Amino acid sequence: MKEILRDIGAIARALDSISNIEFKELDLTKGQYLYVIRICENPGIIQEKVAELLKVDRTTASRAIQKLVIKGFVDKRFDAHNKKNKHLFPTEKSLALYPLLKREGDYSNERALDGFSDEEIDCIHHLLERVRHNIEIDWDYVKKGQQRHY
Amino acid sequence: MKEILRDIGAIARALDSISNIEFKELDLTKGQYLYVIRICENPGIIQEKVAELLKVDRTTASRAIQKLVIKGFVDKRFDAHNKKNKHLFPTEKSLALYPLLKREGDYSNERALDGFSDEEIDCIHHLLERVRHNIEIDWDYVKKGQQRHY
DNA sequence: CGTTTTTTGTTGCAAATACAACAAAAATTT
DNA sequence: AAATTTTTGTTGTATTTGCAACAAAAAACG
Repeated sequence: MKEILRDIGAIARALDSISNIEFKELDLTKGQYLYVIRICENPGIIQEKVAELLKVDRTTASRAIQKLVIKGFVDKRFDAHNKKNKHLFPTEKSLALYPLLKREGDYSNERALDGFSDEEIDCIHHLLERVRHNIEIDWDYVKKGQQRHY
Repeated sequence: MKEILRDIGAIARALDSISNIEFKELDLTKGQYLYVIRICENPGIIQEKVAELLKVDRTTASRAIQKLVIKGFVDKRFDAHNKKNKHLFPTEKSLALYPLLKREGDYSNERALDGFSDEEIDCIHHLLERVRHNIEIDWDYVKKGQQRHY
């Protein structure tokens, strides 16, 4: 059987490692850049959805965002009509940072796809979307405490 | 530009999360399954190479393997001709566990590729290998303290 | 309308992760 | 052969990560 998961894991760890090193000087510690980018691109989003986008635990997102609020990267606003949801907004500080974060991500993407034709880029893009969708199903299932049978 | 890194990150986190939950009952804490599998498949490998395969920091691998030795999953043997290298071997305990770990990985792979034709599987496999190779270059570069320009 | 379930969020732990800084052996260069 | 660089490995310290366990609001259900 053709194995793709190990490559995906290694690629993801390598890229995360690179970004963490590069963003250290921006006062963003491990993983925080992920949240800043998502909140900049989805102002008003709630924590639960951020965790779902990133596929991290709800508690991890909770604490990461707490830190970002303290550091002044994120604003947490309460909904007038809903006492439970807390909407997240980027501050001026993150908005100013966003272009740099985006450029780094784009650069990594270009580097990752170095030597790929337009057709190949299209192809891997679509295939990965399908993998993501497939895996989301199992993630939701296992995260809810269900057992997979293998 | 077509963005593939976010999907790769999300897929990797989701899969890692699933495996960690499923392997908890085997007394393997977060991430340890990765090391056990690699050492079972590459008996005699040294730590530095494990870190390189997985794309984790050398210090992370060092401590993870320390724990695995204490727990009886890994044997560390010294080389008679080389005082620096420490060769890693699976114990009976890990070898007994290996088939289960492998089966889980294979199952996740199947789930990830659900609905894919043989051609599509081949395609994503080759394209990911190329991405991995591309990213390895930058990983080595940045990990050695060099600056990327973006 | 009242009860049950789901959603959203937080803390208490326990543990992994990784940058700095260091050390020593091995390999390379001069 | 001696000096330098690279490889391999470890600890100190700071931080993230996430399962349990909990809470409260909101939504679904009878």
